[in-house]
Amino acid sequence: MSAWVLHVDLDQFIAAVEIARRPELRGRPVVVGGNGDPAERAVVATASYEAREFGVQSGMPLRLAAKRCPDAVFLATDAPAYQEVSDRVMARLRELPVVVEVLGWDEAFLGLDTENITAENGGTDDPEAFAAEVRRAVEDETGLSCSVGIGDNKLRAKLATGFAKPAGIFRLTRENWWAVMAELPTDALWGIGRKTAKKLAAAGFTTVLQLAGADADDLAARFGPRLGPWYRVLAGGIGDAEVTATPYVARSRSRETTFQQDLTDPARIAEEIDALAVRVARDVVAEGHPAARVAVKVRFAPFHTHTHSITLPEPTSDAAAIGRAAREVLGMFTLGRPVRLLGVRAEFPHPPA
DNA sequence: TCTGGGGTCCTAGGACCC
DNA sequence: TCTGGGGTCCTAGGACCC
Repeated sequence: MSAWVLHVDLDQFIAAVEIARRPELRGRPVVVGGNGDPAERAVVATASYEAREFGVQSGMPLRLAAKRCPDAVFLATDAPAYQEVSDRVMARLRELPVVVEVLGWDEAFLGLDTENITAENGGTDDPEAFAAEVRRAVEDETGLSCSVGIGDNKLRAKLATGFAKPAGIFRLTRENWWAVMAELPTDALWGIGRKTAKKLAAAGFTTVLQLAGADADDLAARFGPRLGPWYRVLAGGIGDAEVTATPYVARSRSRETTFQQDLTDPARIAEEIDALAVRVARDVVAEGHPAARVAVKVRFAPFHTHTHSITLPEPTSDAAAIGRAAREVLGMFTLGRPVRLLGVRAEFPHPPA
């Protein structure tokens, strides 16, 4: 258990990587997503702060982003480039006297034991000073700006980063939890989204403080035996403080595609499933253990999504077997409506075989 | 808001078994 | 079979996160 948990989050990461390699874009509204064509079926991966001023947000259809900010520069997403920069950031963080738990391309938790941090290894027992050092290290290595949240557990560190952004440092602990969080809506919490916040509000819990005072049994009855009580715990700012460098083991691997034009031809649909299955099979082999289930996702126009799946007779990494299974699952659907998305997913057995 | 892609975890109902 | 109570597995869907 660490004395402090830090959460590092790169500012407007994807847009920042693009701006770093095209300095002429600095200061301009930049929107990254899809193939960079705002007319296509795709959404915003990241918008620069300048674009956000126009109301452009992650997850928004590119078409809508173009309507809100016609002067924005639209760029295609380039995952390998972001992965490469992310790897450099994480490597630099690992040089610091901390445990690093990677959360995604642009985020990590750092477990900080103040007793390990001394003037000799460049640290200090002052978490703000250490956070400033983290920011400098990332900037020196990559030229990118990040924000750092300081907490006494992961939940508080993660939420603290939201208050630190952009390019700042913020501390959120048991000491200031209520002062900062009490009156905020429940979806300010990490794990409560729009839908749950709405249901909670309907049950009379609008703010974090109200949710923290809810009855656990009442929440369990309304939201399920685990989720219900967990919401109350979240609202108290309680959470895990264990930062681990253990590489995570994937539970599933999937590939999916949204088609620019809906598919109607069954032969074409089957071909696309085959192609997705081949890609998934490659990922399964790379993962190093066999898949136990295969699922197929079909999104019909306008936007109705269904999945079917089967448990394989025995776990396998064989591309042909995964392909046959995907075809079999595809056969469980009633097609005949236009298809806008197809997906194939392989799931690994619970303790990997 | 004509709404990507890659993931995780939870829930609930039914099957099946003792 | 006017038929309980449980455990576990399978499956589909939902919510959330980045």
